[in-house]
Amino acid sequence: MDVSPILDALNDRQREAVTTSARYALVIAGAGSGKTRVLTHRIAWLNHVEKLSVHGIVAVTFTNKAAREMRSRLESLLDVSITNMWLGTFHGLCYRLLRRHWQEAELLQDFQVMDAQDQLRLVKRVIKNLNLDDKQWPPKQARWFINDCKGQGMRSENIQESGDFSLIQMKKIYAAYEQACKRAGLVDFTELLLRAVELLRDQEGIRRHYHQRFRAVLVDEFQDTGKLQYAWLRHLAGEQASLFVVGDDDQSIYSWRGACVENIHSFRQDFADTALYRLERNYRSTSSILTTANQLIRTNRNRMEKNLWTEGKEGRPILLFSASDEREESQFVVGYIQERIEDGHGGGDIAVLYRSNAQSRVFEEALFAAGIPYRVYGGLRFFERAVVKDALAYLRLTHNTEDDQSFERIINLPPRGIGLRTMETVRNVARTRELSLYAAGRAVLDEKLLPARAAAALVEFYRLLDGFIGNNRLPLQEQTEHIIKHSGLRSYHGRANDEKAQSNIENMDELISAASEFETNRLPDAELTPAESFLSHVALEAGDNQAGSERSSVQLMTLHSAKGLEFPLVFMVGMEEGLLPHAKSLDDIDSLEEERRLCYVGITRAREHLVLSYAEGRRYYGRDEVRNMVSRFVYEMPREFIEEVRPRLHVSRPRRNAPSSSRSSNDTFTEQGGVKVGQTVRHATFGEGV
DNA sequence: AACACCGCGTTTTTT
DNA sequence: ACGCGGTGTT
Repeated sequence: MDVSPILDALNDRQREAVTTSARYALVIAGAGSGKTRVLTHRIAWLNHVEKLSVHGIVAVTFTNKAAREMRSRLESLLDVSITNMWLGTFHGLCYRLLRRHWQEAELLQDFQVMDAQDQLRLVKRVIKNLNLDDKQWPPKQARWFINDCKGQGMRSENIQESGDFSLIQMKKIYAAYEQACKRAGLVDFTELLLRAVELLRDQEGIRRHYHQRFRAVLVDEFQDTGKLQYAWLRHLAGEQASLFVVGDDDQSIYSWRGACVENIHSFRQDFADTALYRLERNYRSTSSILTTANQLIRTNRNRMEKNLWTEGKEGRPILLFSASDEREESQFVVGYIQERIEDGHGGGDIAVLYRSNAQSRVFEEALFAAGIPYRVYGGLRFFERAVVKDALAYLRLTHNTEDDQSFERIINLPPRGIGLRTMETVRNVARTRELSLYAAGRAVLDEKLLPARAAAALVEFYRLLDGFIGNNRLPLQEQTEHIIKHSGLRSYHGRANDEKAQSNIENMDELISAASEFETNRLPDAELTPAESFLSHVALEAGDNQAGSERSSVQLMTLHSAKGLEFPLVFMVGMEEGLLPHAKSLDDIDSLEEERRLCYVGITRAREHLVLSYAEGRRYYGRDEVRNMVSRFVYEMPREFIEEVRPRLHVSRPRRNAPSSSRSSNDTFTEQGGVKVGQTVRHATFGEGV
């Protein structure tokens, strides 16, 4: 057997990991050390050399993007089809499991997945139905409580009823929420995981079936797993499958949403004789970038020792620009970008990274003014947009009349004369007789509980809806098109003569083509109608956030969303105390260390050149903040690799114009050249500033 | 049913 | 500052 295609492209460390004979392997893969390569080659190794069918392999990622990436790499690496391999996100695979075993999981056969927005709406409704004041019991808090409980594996019934009144209330809300989900056949994201864990835990037959099938389980981004995912992996791997997990504790930046780095540490205790591999050779960045990242992250106490190295050249120093305010900061960055582009660099090679989304605005404005195309990540994704959700609610309701959420959403959208009065009547009937809103509305009409005008409007609504239901079996694309047209959504959302209406129309058209594309590409599914699987797909994969993602656009995004990406030129802006580290993370050491990891993630995105900037004053939430201090993280970087564009601090190596200083290397913020904060200054290239 | 006004929150985000 | 959601007015 010729294994060279699998092994040739690997370095020694990677090869050791790929060919391990250990049943349990933990691969600590530093930034840019080729972790996806190791994962995919490991799968190829298992398949080619250990003769393991891909049918017996599970590979899990966190995002759909990562799963797609892995799939396409595997397709070119393997000579067998991987269509029936379990490769997907945690949520996607759990979804698959629950679909297959909906009965044992005690779900409705046509259960639907709710996204975070839907979940919040449902929580709101539940709180209203309990006659609780949503000022006193904020829905967001309740949702957090529910998700947190589920994340710990707790059902409402498992919650201790101590004397704490608010805990008792929360428990009540949680229980009512569970009830509502059950009735309507709705499942939230965390529920997918919890339900799957319970299924594997409690159903011995099913567990055994999968234990027989799966020989190897591989996990990407292991540092991002939470308690539930860990439990899921344990149940799935059982006593026979091997486990191969890859992660980097230094890139753990999601503890605030339940990720548990401790999983990396407990892995070695929970799985005996775990083989540990470290990938420390970096193929991405210049050595000045890498050394900077290394030295910064070494400040963290709670981490596994590692030291990235590269054979690459030193490269350019890291630039540090000190701006007087955020305007000047953006002007500097955009000016610099402009020069690069004039030098022939593509805008797509450039990223501007910031800590919080609010920071993007000045950069957008400056880029726009300079006529440089850019793309901002974040914001609402396609399937989360209001118009799209409206149309989907119609589609949902036509396939499941029990879906009260969707009913509420579109009963009077576009406005059709069904007011609060009517809805109160319908809701009351629904509540007292335990009916769906759809059925209750019917009953209200049959029993003539409404004044003539309201009744007429409601009759009209049912005529419309039943027409849609009658078209249930039409091709998905036609259904969608039909709904958008005849519900009146199109004319309603597109009626104004402005940009908003224009984009509404575009989004609805886009939805129609998304439906048609889904229909032609989806795998046949005996259990579900195309519409039903489309609706789940939509929740599980919320789509892109911007239509045209041009390759030549400068990329603007948060440090969080930059994880996993790389760019030749990276700007990290807003390098200030209060922003990075964020003011809300200054209190305890753990969140401060997470901020430092975030900074580390940012630095290691850069391949060739890294530019840092900060502003001494900035407008934030309408307030003028002055006297911002440069981020402590800058002081934790090696000064010999940092070059100040406009020397103000003693953080860099001496430069031509900078007066040499004999201060100690850990000295603090010092003003230079007799300039005081707030003083008007004149600069050769940047002109007047304050 | 459309529009005006008020108050609130405002770190990070995937599924 | 700013946008969103909820409430009140016309």
